[in-house]
Amino acid sequence: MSTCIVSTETIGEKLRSIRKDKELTLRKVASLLDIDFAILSKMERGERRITKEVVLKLADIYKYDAEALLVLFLSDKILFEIQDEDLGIEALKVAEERAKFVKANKKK
Amino acid sequence: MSTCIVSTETIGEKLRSIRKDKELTLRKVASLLDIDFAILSKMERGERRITKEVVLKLADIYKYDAEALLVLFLSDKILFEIQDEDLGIEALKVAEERAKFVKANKKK
DNA sequence: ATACATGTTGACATAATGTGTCAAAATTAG
DNA sequence: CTAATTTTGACACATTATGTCAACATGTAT
Repeated sequence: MSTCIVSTETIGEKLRSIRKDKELTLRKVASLLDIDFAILSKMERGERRITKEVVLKLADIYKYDAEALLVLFLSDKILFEIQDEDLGIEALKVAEERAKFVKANKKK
Repeated sequence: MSTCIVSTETIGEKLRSIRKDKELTLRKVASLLDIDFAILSKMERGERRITKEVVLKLADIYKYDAEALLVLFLSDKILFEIQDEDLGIEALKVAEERAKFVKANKKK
C-alpha cells in the first residue's frame, strides 16, 4: 500500500483535524475568531461557507502553513463548481490554460 | 504569429458570437428559450448568471457542440472562483488531482 | 428626417440564499 | 452521574438572485 498524495479532506475537515491536533475546543477557537462556535462547527463540517479571511486567521492561530490551507480552500471551491460533471476534469484543464494565459498577459 | 489555442472568450461572449453568426436576434432566441430578451442580453454580457440548462438549450438552438460550450461554461465558473488569486493555478492543479481521485474511486 | 427593428440599462417587487444569534438536544469525557 | 463539548434546528435579518417591465439608445432602411 502506498501513501496517498492527494488529500481527500475538505478544507473544513482539514481545519478540524488541525484543531484536534492542537487540542483546542470550538469555543476557544471561535472566541479567537470572534464568531459563534456553532458557526465554526458548521464550517468544519461544510454546512457553512468558509471565507478566505477565516482560513488565514486559523492558519495564524494554528501556526499552520497558510498557503497550503488557501490552496485547499480554493480547490474546494473549484471542486464544488464542477461537482459531479462528466466534463469537470476537461473544464479544469481549460480553466488552467485560460488562467495561465491571463497571468502571462496581465500588466504589473 | 501563431493561432491562439486558448480562448479568451467567456461563455457569454461565445454565445453572442455564435448567435451573430446565425444572424438571430435576442428577441428570437429568447422566445425560443422562453425567457425575457433583456435577460439573454445580460447573460451574453456577463451581467446575469447563465445556467447549465440555458447552455444546453442554446447548443440545441444553434446546432453547436454542446460539450464544448459546457466546458467553456464550467471553466468560466472555475475561473470566477479563483479570480485573481496568486495561488489560483496551484489550486487548479490540486483540484484536478482531487477530481481524478474521486473519479477513480467512485462506484458505478 | 421618420419608422422600425434591435439592443442596453435601470427600476421594481419578489424569491432564494446566506448570516448571526441563540437555545435545546446529543455526544463525549472524566 | 456531572460537566464540557459539539450538533442541530429555529428564527430574524441581510444580502443576493430572479423575472418583469419600460425607458432609452443604437442602428438601418426608405
